[in-house]
Amino acid sequence: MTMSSDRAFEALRADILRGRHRPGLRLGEVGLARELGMSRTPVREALRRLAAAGLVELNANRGARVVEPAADDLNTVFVLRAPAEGLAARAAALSATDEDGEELQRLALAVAAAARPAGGGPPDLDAVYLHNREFHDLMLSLARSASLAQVIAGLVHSTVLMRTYRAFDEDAMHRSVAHHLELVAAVRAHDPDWAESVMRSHLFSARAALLGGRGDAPHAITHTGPPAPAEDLTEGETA
Amino acid sequence: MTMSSDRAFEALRADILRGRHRPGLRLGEVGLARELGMSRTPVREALRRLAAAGLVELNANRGARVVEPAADDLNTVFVLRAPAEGLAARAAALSATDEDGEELQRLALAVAAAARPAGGGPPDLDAVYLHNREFHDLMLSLARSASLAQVIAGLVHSTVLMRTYRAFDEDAMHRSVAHHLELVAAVRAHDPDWAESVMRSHLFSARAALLGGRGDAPHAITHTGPPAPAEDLTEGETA
DNA sequence: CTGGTAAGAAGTGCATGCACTTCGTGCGGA
DNA sequence: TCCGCACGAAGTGCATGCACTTCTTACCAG
Repeated sequence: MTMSSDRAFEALRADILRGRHRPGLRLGEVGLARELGMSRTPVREALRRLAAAGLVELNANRGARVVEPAADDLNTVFVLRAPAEGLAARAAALSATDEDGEELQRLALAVAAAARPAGGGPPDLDAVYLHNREFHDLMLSLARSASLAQVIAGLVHSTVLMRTYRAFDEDAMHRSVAHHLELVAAVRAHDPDWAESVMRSHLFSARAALLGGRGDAPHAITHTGPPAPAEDLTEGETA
Repeated sequence: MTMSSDRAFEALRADILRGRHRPGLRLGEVGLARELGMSRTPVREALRRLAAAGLVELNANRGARVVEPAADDLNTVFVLRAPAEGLAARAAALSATDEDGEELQRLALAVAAAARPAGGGPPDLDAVYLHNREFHDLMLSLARSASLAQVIAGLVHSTVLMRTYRAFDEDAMHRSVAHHLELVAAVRAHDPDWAESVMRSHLFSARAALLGGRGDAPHAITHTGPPAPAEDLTEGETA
């Protein structure tokens, strides 16, 4: 049913975003084809698409490498994400149905539950990232704008590529959860100004946590290790 | 020297952006391959890249069509371009050398000359668009940011795709020329705040001219016809 | 021992062939 | 006359083969 080319694209994208394929790694067509159980042709097409998406770098006759994102700084990405996702939130508030609002709330509550488990243990960071991404994806799809989706997808790629997911201290985490819930309220109230404003706060808060965040601060919630990226961060492209 | 795949990509992109391939048009691999004098393989790869760039739409077993951009509104694009290109201007002001400044000025003067020819005749709109694009491309390349380039490229695509280049009245045209010259001054002064501010004004002015512009206003400078898009608008991708 | 070079290996770029899906067309039945 | 269906054409998806480029390595000159 699904095409080999799409399978290759998804698999490679997931591996790159998860960090299994580190920046600078050489991606040979023959090896990938053998690994994925298909011929070189669909692998080639997937690599071209990844190159257009900015995830790999292509040199003629010299193959593909995972892109080295160090040149870009996180601040740039967040400066661009604020108006983009703010606009998405605005559009979502205007177009969301009641069912959409309920679905959004479900995802926001899932993030909250993962951030503060019932047992009182440590947050399940993988679940937080997963549901956070689902939340933002739904928000974006509610905006129903192709160029908005295109732009935001690229920016999120960048955010994930330079995996600065070192630390999200408790305060930032709870602010994030509160923002999600407030966004749901704004969308359900069909208030675009409110929604946009909260979304911008949400992103600036995240930027502060990631940029200013001294990862070794007390109470810092860190990943198991620096090279361990967020799991399951690759679902729902909402193309 | 140049690869067939790249030639196909460039040719198709140019044809789409120029409007030779109108939205909704079916792009068959065999026809394009014959037309371009190559086999289907590089054409297929070019189509995948165009799909990733958001210029064509791909359906499994059903071929490629030029994307229908009507869903997105121009306002969205400009709201996103303002911070993005503003940031690019800011970075350019910080990193530009004296030679860069001179090159920028050369392009700005070229736009000015095309907008107000020496003989006093009507503006050479094709030259205006070409040099305008060169100016913005150079600005972007001076910012040296991959994600910035990625985002702006997508937004410019959208702007051109929905070809609202109907009218740019005299006032707007001269404002645009003045903005370019002021941008050069800001960059040469290495003043990021100034550069960003002027760039934002530049874009908002353009938005007003395009959105609010009643194309049938007196003194309006229109293209020869509605389906005639800007020529030579496709150079210098600054990938 | 070091630097340059040429032959081989490895890998990419493109063309071509085949299987399968989709669409158009004509036929038969109600 | 109109609807359903099957058959054929056209086109896409993928595999494979060949030419050419790039990288590696072993060899020889100095």
